[in-house]
Amino acid sequence: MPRAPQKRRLETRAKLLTVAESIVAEHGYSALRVEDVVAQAGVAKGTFFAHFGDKDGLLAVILGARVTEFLDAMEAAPKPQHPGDIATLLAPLLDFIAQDRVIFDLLLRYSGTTGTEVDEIITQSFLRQITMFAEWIAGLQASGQVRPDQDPTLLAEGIQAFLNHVLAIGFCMDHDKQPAAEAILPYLRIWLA
Amino acid sequence: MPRAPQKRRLETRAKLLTVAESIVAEHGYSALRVEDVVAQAGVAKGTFFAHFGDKDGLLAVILGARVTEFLDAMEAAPKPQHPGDIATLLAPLLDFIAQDRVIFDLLLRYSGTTGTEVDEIITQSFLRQITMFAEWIAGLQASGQVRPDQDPTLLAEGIQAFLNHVLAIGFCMDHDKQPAAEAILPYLRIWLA
DNA sequence: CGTCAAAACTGACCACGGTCAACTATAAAA
DNA sequence: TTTTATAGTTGACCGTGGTCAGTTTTGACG
Repeated sequence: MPRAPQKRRLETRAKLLTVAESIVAEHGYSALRVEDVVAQAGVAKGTFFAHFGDKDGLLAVILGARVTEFLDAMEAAPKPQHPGDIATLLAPLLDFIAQDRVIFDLLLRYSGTTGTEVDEIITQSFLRQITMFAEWIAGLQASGQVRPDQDPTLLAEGIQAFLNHVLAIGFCMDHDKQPAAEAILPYLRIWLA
Repeated sequence: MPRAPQKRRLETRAKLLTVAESIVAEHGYSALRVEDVVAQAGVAKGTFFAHFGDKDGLLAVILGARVTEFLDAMEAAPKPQHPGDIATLLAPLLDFIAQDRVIFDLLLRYSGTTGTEVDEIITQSFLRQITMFAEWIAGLQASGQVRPDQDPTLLAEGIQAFLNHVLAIGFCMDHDKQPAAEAILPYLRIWLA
């Protein structure tokens, strides 16, 4: 059975996270360098990897926290009354992911892992998101706004697919300034019929 | 106006491509190292980047050729008579992409670029694929197998979304041995109603 | 031919993520 | 307090993708 972590470890971890988040806040996710983090935190490089496994491990912790905030907000907001409301509810999260390709890449990569260790956070977020979608859909089915002949969870996973699709398209055509929340609308309309 | 490339350049390019393809054939895409390629081809590292821009540039050329072969086969095959036939037609391409994450990542990254230079090949492939899907769908609409109330191109792009979705899921849960061509079926059924 | 500008190539060098054997701090047991 | 096992940390080192100022090769033109 693993022992509880010592104070020292928690302090080091907190220092690394604080530094990393300040770098991200100032220069963005794609400017994050492990060497900068350890230099500013005053620890050795090896310590970083002992804590987070790899660079993505740190990113997963930071992104997981942000994504959780968005999900909290979505859960607190009023439930959608029409399929179009789903896009509106998703807009803040989509804007966040669309801001930087590294966010999208990492979320996509860890989106379905059989979660262990650090990336568990991302996996949990995705499960939670699917569950939330499914509940929304069940509600819309009950009020006759969405086709009632299909499993809400399957429909929810379809929304996830469209979501990733419009985000990927958005990154490719960088001149296409149409926000992802708008681009997803035609798909939602057909999908939820 | 740019001059025509010299013989020497074409030979060097061919040498690099031959070596790269033999490495891929023997050890797989994720084992491809630029340093191995240039060493076996007998050229300097800088030459590689002068030809392909970056490692992904080479991969795009190789993958583009393979994907084009799959598309040729799909175009030559009999048109789908039912929505389910689409999955069957897609199966070889899906199996190819699913064999290695680097293939999927690169295709996704370049899938919608406003193609210039090397990665044009990938972009062209995607446009061609969407067009092919749209034609299939138009045929199925004519024979009453698919909902006729929606634009075939939009429906085609939706299929693209599901395709990437099941591939991504497949990479995450590596124990889930369900082939992508099967996983996409429930989505197709709903989407094409 | 010889000349010369553009094309092609070179390899030392850099950036950055990641590894690991060795060292130090911690706290429980003796 | 001393001992000892383990948690935590260190930094030199590596692998690999990518850069670029300098060198060689090519082919057009006088």
